[in-house]
This record gives sequence, structure tokens and C-alpha cells, in this order.
Amino acid sequence: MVQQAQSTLGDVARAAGVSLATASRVLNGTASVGPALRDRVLRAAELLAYSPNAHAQALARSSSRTVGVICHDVGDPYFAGIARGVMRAANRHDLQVVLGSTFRDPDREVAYTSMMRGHRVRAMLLIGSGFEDRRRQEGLRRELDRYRATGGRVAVISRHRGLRADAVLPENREGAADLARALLGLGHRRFAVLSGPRLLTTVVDRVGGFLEALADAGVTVERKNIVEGPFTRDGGYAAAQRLIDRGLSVTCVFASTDVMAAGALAALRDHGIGVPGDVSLAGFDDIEMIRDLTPPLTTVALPLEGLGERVLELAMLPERAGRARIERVRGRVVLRASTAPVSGI
Amino acid sequence: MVQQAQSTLGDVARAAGVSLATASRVLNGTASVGPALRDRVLRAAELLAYSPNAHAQALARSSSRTVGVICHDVGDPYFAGIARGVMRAANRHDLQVVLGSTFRDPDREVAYTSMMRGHRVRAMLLIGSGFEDRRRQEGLRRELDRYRATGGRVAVISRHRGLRADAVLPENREGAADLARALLGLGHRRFAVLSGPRLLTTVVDRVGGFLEALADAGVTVERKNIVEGPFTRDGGYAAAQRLIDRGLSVTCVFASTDVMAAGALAALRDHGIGVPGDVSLAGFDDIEMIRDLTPPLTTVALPLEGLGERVLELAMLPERAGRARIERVRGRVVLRASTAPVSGI
DNA sequence: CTGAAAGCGCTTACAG
DNA sequence: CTGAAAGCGCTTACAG
Repeated sequence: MVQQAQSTLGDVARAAGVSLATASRVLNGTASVGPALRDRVLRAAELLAYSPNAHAQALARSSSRTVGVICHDVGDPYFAGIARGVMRAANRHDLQVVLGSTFRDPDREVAYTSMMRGHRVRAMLLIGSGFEDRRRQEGLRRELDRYRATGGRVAVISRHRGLRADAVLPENREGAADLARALLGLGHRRFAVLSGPRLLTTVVDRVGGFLEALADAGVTVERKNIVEGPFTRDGGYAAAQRLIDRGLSVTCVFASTDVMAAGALAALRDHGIGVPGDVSLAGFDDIEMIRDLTPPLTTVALPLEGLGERVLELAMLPERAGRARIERVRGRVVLRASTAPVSGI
Repeated sequence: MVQQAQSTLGDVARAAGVSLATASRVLNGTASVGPALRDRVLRAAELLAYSPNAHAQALARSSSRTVGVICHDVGDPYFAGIARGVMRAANRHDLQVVLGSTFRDPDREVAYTSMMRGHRVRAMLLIGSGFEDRRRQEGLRRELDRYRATGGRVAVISRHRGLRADAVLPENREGAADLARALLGLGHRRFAVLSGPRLLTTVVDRVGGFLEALADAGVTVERKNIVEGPFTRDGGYAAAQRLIDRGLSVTCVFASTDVMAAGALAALRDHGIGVPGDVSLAGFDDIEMIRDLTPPLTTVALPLEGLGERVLELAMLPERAGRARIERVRGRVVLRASTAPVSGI
């Protein structure tokens, strides 16, 4: 294949025998141009396989139709669900998406925001949990503040400390509390919790809400029954494993995400512990796959695609002076077969 | 928040009392600059929260560090696995990723390629099955040819008719044949196939390879036992449903993807049909979740993350004159509990 | 309706 | 080592 230069507007204009301005107008439909010239330009563009240089356009217009999306892990089903919504909304708004996957590295998160700032994206979307650690959040906040100071829009899913950005907030605390009450309603009193990393706001909220609701009912969870692990399937497996090693003495296990719950279920099964026969198990998020597990998992359902659409929509709104927009989304407790009433009730 | 203008290299240069050229050199480290000036520039840039305009850079350098990734559905676990690999490799190569999700609409696929051409991405990655239909493929091919004519690189995962691009090719035909032989080895003779849309090359290869290997062993599959459905979990459910409605008369079901298999498993369970007791079930891909199903699914394992890394690596290589690079990846049959020997063997 | 020209924000030979 | 200037490929007032 012989390498040719990509043709430019200049080439098109010359071939059509018109000025740059006219060619530009035809191709953008920004002003009326005589049908004869119009035709010649279109023909020339087609002939030359002209493709407008988006960088030049962005520069000349000083604006672009691009948004940045930053997530923890593109491979996670939680993100996959949300991403579907984001992409759908992006299609609708005719927006290009540049994607960053941080693999949970805060430095990379900052690097991405700064790269996206360089790209002059219209908006940046942060998907997924923030960090509790202020210092950790500091670099990110600086970058985002600079970005917003020049008109950039930021919208996030989940709680991000100190970001003051428009946010779609799954009500993790309340959802977990609802779940706790539902489980109490089934007669459970002895609980274990598979927590994700404590430095994630989502974890703090979910675990906190869960424990609080239990406490309100006079139920406390023993320290040894709160196990921490990575926010992954294998993290859930390992956490459940440790729980089992310590001697499983509860009737119900709450995993702070469905992904962890899936791992926990595998660990329980591998140890011959029946769910819900020997122990009940519940998760959070309602990712697609968990209804196909055996048993299907009880969870707090979040409308993942909807969250994705909403966060993009928020980002497309003009900044609101004063305070950020907060859109709370209440999770819905879905009782499935992985939780059962305590026998003897 | 008061809206300020984003500062430019000119602002930095002025503040530092140097020329544009010097400021540019300092910030890019392209040439040595006296330590005094260097310092003033750095300080000014920091003070002004300077962020180089990536569009201006791309224009001036006439090149950018961006790649385009086009997939069928960001929400699909198959893509999620691959995307993880792509993002990892992109991080390594310091490449930005712009993402397109076609939701299986060929027109949107063309629209994305043309948008990415406009962005002058270094490379375009097409993830997932191509279409068998030549005409359908035509628009895409045109766009890609134009893109490559000007030095653009294209690499794909899976077979795409007539694209002649570098490719990572999962050996779908051989993998499916291997699986068929393994199942024959378990004593199965009566099979059903849950096919995806016939116009996808992946479907043709997998179903074709499977049936061929059976035929080689003198086993044919009745027409009514080949059911077609969308490439989704619900598609798998519906396809299995139809199979059941027709009176399930086989000992083994092959679903052309794991996602479909997961749906099929649910359908079978909902009808009280035991797997593998009443019927064996196998899929293809080895997406993460299927080992957590009950029973865990037999499948042909593809190294999804690896495919993602490889396709990016291929795209970063210079074009090879003459013929495209083809990297074949053999799937590995993994027998899990969803398939059992035929009873009476 | 059409065009000449300035400008978007950089990089990079070319001189010195 | 440093700077003046051309150029990257567009858009868009400003004139006519």
C-alpha cells in the first residue's frame, strides 16, 4: 500500500476551484452556498477521500465533542453495566469517549485527568468509588479544580470526598441498611461482612450502613466476622475463605459487592457449605450475572445502565452556580434464593 | 467558580520572559535550555496551571498518541476481558484510547471508523466478530482502506471478511472442533447447537467447526436442533427455550458463546432439566463468570486479556508490506462439570 | 453568496 | 543555548 498524505481542506478547495472558506461552509453546512459550488466541493471531497482533521477543528473552534471516562477497571462487570449506559448516552449526544482504566492506582487516575485536560474534553466522568484518604484525593482534586476553572465539567458516580462535583449517588448507606433490615426480617442475628478496601468510600458507606442498621436492632457483628479483601471475585473468595478458616459461626454473610459475593459463593461451595441451607449470602449492585448463579443472589439492585446515562447527562448540563447537583439513586433490595429465613423461626 | 481562560504556551513564555520556542523546549525536554530559563519556565507553567493543548500539539506534530477501539457492546463480558488487556497495553505504550460501542449496528461501526479517522488516531482496533455479508462490510472496508492509505494502522480480533488487516485470530473453527471431539469422547451422539446470528463470522466458524468435526465422526445434527438467537444471555435463554419447546431430544447442547450458554443454563434449570444429569452443556470463550455457575461450564478457553494485549501490540508494529500479520490463538478445551459422559457408557 | 485574512495553540527547522 | 518565523489544518468574523 503506497502511503499518501491525507488530503486537506485546501486540497478540496483547490480541486473544486473555490476558497477555503467556501469549502468549509459546504462541508459544515454552516452557511448557504450556491448549488453549483456546493456540488463541486462535495464531489472533490468525495474524490479525495477527505476527512476533516478533528484536531484542527477543535483548535479553530476551540471546543470539541469529546468526554473523558475514568474507571477503576474496564474488566469489572459493574463498570461494564455503567459503561453501556454511558456509551448509549454518548451516542445520543454525538459525543466521543476517551477512556481511562486506572486499575485502582490513584496516580494513574491523576495522570488520566491531566491527559484529558490536555485534550480539552468537554467533560470528565469519574466512575466508581472515591477514596476516603484526603491526601490521596488531593492530587486529583487539584487537577479537577484546574480543569473546572476553565469551564470543564465534572460528574461522578459515587461519593468522592471533597470533589464537589455533580454526582450520581447510589444510596449505598441506605441501601445496605434496607438490606440489613430485610435480613433481620428473615430472622438473622449473626452476621459476617466481607468488606472491600476500607479506603473506598463505597465500602465505608455500605459496610457502615449495614452495621448501623443492625445496631439499631440491637445486633452487633463480631470483629472477627468482618473480613476485608480486594473488590474482586478472587478477593471475595479469599475473604470468605478466611471467614471459614476462623470457623463460620454466622447465619448470614453480606458481601459489599456482587463481584465479591460471587467469589464468596464459590468459596462456600468449595467447602461444602450450603447456601442458603447453612448460611445465607447477599451482595450489592445487581450485576447481570448474579441471577444466573446457584442460588441466584439476593442483592441491592442499582440501575447500572441508568447510572451511566445519568452521569453523562449531568455532565452535559451547564455548571450550576453555588452547589453541585446531586442525584440520589435508591437501591432496591431484591430477595433471591441465596437468602432464607433462619431455620427455627 | 469564575471561568478563566485556559493559559497557553504564550502566557507561560511571557510570564517567564522567554520565547515560545524556549518554553516549548523546556516543557517537552526536546533540547537543552539554560537552567535559569528552564526554571523560570517551569515555575510559570506551574503558576498558570498550564496544560498543553493536545489538539495544537497533534496539529503541529502531525501525529498523536491515540488509538481507537471499536467493539460491539461494552457491556459484554467477552469485551470486558479483552478491554482489560487493551487498556493494560495502552498504559504501557502511553497511548490514549477512544472507544466506540456499536451495539452491533454496522452503520455505527462505519461512523466510528470515520470519526476516528478524523481524529487521526495512530491505529484502530476492531474487537469482535466481523460480518459475513460482503455488502454490509463494504462501507467499513472503504473507510478502513482510506485510513490505511494515509498510514493508519488497523488490527482486528476475529475474522473480518475482506479487511486484510493484521489480526489476532482465535481459532474458532478448530476450537469448536476440538470441543466436539471431546464431547464425542464422552459418548455423546445427539447434539443441539445454539447458534448466534449467522451473519457473524464467529458464529459461522464455531458452528461450522463443531458440525464438521461431528460429521467426520459420522454424527449429524438434526436441523430442528440448531437454533439461532442473539449473542446475548437472553438470546441464549430464548434459544434454549425454543429447543425445549420442540422437545429436547439430545444429550448435549453447544452454545456458541459462554454468554449464550449462561442463558441456556438458566432456561434449562427453569424447566427442571438437570445439567449435566439430563443434558450436558458447553460454551465458548471462558469468560470469568462461567466457572462460578452451577455447574461450572465446559468451554473453549480463550486468553481474553491476552487477545487484547496482542491486538494492540500488532497495531503498534509498522505495516508489513505484502500480507497482513496473522496471529492465530488456539483455544483450549476445558472440561468442567457441565458436561458428563453419556450414561450407559 | 463568496473570498482574503486573521487566529486557534502549538512545534520545529533555520539562524545566530 | 535562544529566538523569530513558518507551518500544522481548520473556522469565522469582516468585507464586498
